[in-house]
Amino acid sequence: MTTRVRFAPSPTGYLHIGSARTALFNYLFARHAGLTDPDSKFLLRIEDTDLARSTEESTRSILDGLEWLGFAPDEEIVFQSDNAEKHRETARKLLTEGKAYRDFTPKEAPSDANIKDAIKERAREQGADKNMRDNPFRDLPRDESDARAAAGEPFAIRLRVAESGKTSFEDQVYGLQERDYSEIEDLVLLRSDGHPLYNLAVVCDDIEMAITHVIRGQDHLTNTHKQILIYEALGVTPPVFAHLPLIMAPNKGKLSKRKHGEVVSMTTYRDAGFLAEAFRNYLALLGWSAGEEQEIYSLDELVAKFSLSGIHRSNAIFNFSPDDPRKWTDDKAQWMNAEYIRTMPLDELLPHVKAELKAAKLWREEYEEDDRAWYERTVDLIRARFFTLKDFSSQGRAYFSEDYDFDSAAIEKNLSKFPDLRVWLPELAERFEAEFGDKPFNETNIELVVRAFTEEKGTKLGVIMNGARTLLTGVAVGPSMLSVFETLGLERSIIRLRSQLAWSQ
RNA sequence: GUCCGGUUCGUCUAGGGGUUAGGACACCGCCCUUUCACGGCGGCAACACGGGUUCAAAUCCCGUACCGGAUACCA
Repeated sequence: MTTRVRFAPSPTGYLHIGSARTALFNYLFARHAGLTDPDSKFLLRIEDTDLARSTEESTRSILDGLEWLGFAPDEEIVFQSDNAEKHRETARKLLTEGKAYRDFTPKEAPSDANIKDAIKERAREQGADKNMRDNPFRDLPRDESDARAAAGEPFAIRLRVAESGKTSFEDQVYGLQERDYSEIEDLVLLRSDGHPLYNLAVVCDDIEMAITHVIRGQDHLTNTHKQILIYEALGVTPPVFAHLPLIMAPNKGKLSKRKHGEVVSMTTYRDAGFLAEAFRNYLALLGWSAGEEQEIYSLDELVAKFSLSGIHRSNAIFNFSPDDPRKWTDDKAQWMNAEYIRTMPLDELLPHVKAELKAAKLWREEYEEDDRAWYERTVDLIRARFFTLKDFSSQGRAYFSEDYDFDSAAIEKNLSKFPDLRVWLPELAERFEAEFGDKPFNETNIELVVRAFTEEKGTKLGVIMNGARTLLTGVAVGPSMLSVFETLGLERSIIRLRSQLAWSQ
């Protein structure tokens, strides 16, 4: 059977890291299957049946995140709310067949504040003795039920779960899963206002979309048993299930928007200058392993190596320290991004740098034309110590603009301590002007001139070089000064060496 | 409460009867060096606990602890 999987987020927030990984695993699974069956599909369904919480903005944000990661669905996006009528029909069908019943119990007013806690509390009170089949309307005679409904009395439709038995399925990650019917209540299929509920909607849509494998978070494990009951009532063979371990916060608690803010949002990483391929690579290793020591994988390699059997059963922690700006997000993710930036083929990096420079208004069309060679060489030179795309427009700004700031720590470290430099550096500019009238301004020649100059002044090479570094780049960090001089060129080097701007700060 | 799941360095993980328990990130040190990185070399650091099975247990079984998930006319 042709593999068809879906990623089914509910649009109640942005695309967070856990959902992104679920999307990735679904995507990889579909593409892997696609290696032998080109008809395999990765689909997207927006589960927007909770009208109160779903927002268009959220849908937009999720789509943005998926687009950034490169997970385009193979068929049109399904909006679950569009299928509500079909869901209702299915519920009515089950009712007609006697597999579901009307529950006339008045709807409870939703307890406000903390719903989760309220539910937990109620469950605790009910204890282990709770009889899941004690609904007074479960065995209401058909004609009486029909009469009350006809009279306009509101009712919910609940699935009639058998008195005894158990559901079971072979989870591709967690193994055989069984649940006794006594643990499962007669779940509501249709709300008294006619609104289809999650479990019904999911099953109907998965059937309609011909989903063969459901790969989702482990928090759905209990839903799966309920859904299997619905599949059985419908006489449809359930798909294969694979539940994923969860991604937790550093304290092993839930990773949430409210508590952890932007670190969990995919768009944060896009906006922070992460490369999608790097983040994907990082995500793939969170809860999955190919069982080898390789860590850097191209998408093709991930597709080739991905399998459900490599997924772990234990939750993973997304490691970050909100108090430490250097570790605002997982350090392995940061390392991975830096690794990609400095080792990926330059041609692949260039468009990203272009986009970043454009956004920072530092891009010049010449970089695409006459100065292309210079641009490529410069990017290649400075990328070695960058962590994100943002660094090209911040730390790397002086390479692309005459308007850059001087880092106070750099001034302190490389200029203030050596007051002579205020005279020496402009002198070095004079020397450059004199020496490089006809001689090429390249590393070899520059080194000769600077070394001679240094000896004349009776100082150390580092003092001159780092003083110059501060003036020429505004920062204390960067490539070898010989390359910086050469890259910036004679003219710009001279102007910057003469500049007194940094000194007056 | 009940049901389900999990537990290997700080973090991500390999290993699934015999390993000096491996790698990566982070951290620390050394080398390289005009800075900072990169790179190279090295270091620190883990099988939750208790029983069993076995010649042999991180690995299999049972229990305990802890963590997580679920428990709704949310998804």
